[in-house]
Amino acid sequence: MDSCNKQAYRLFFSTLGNQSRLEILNALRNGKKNVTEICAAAKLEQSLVSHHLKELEYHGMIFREKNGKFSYFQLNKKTIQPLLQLIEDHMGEYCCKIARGER
Amino acid sequence: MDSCNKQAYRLFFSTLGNQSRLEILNALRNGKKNVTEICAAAKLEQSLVSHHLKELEYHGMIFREKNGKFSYFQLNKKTIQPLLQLIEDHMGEYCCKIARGER
DNA sequence: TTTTCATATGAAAAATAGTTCATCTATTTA
DNA sequence: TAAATAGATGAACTATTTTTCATATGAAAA
Repeated sequence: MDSCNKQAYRLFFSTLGNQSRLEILNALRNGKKNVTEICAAAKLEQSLVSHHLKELEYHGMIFREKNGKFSYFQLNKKTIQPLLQLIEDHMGEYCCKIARGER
Repeated sequence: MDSCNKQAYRLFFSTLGNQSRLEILNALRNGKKNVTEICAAAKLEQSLVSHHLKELEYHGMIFREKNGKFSYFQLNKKTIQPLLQLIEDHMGEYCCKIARGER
């Protein structure tokens, strides 16, 4: 973690540290979806979803593919999948109480 | 990523999505340190560091070990090291421009 | 047994991030 | 070509986080 990368680390993590963005990533687990489909799956409003999609794309978490009036998005599986696995393992050991909101 | 874990994911990521906390983790890369040593290494004020250490500990990122009037902290290497490697790889491909702050 | 050092803590202030709203553009359909 | 649909965007508003400040606690040293 050299100093010139600290900003990028911070951005990487804080991009993922948001409930709405996680819902969106979750909605994309089983493949490509357009904005309307993501809204429905994630139960989030269109404008909000568009803002977040832009952010997720900028940070390389998802890829965009335009098709006529539709924008299709898909997960960057190479990063996201092992990441989620890693967190899963971490949580198994340290975060049970956290998931339940205990202190 | 089942729904009952979403909150825990969010907390995991947002814990790491903060510059000061990353500085602290960075300061712990080469082994155990007490609060004063962390402050010096990370160039952060004591009170701020204490607040963040509490947060990092609660989320299982670091471990605390009290010794007299000193509190020693060390990285949870099992989680943090592979995590940083994973991000490193991700950034190599997608985030060069991000690290430089471009849009 | 007072003083000093190390750390913790709560509350206020400051900074940052997230959401909503109104509106705009582009594409497709009637 | 007018209306409808899909999505994007900027600005205002709201909420959350981070930092600071003043002070408390507890251990060790003088």
